[in-house]
Amino acid sequence: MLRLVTWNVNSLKARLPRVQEWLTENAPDVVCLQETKMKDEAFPAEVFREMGYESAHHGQGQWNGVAILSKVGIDDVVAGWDDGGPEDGDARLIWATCGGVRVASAYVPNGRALDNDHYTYKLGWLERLRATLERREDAGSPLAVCGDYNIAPEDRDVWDPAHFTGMTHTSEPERAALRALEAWGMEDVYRRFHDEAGLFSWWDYRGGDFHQGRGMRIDLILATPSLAERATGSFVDRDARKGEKPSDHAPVVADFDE
DNA sequence: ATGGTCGTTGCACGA
Repeated sequence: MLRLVTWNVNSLKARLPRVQEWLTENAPDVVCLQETKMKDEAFPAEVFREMGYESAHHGQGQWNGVAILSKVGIDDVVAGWDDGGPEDGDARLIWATCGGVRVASAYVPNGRALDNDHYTYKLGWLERLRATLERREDAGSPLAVCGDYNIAPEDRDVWDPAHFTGMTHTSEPERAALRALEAWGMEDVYRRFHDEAGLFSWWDYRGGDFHQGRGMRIDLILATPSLAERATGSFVDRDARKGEKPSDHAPVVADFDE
């Protein structure tokens, strides 16, 4: 069994005790982290090494930052885009091959508001991801792009669709960008196992949203068919959103046959 | 009640 996880930790410095505890309890093989919010020099690679994980980090400082941890090897690491295009000023993407699976940890831009330049950046970023996949010559091989997509794929993925009218995360262009990844061949692995509405991975810290059930499912494990068909289960660990100093995101887990 | 809370940094801003 290969257990793959994506988790936006909202500062690895602030979250390290919770991350260590969770890794010990859940024993994932490959972990994609987002929003580490630290420079590479500050990344606690030695802490993870002592827990049995090799790691690769692409950080920038106070914002963004993505990492991959692996117990099953970590090869051919690529930080950021490798399409020969302009550099992304933000550290939002890292690739590695772990246990025979090409894995990406992605932190898709938030977008902020529909009339904000950051929203244009978000849509461009997603199109660049699609083009990167399109260019791959090994589309038939196992590949997963895991991360905080900052998009709720469908209305059933938000607590109240009407609340988000005119806002980011549910707008049609964002959802179309996600569907374009699926049109290339990616599958939202979690939805292979759960059809219900009201299943979320993120809850705002404000207003008691977690306890009120006001969340969104924006953290996704997208997999190519050859990987998705090996999936045996997927879940969100809501318990990780409880307790002392939680991230505002819960980890999303997917298990695969070897 | 036109807000709320975190995390960063540094007394504001991003999510």
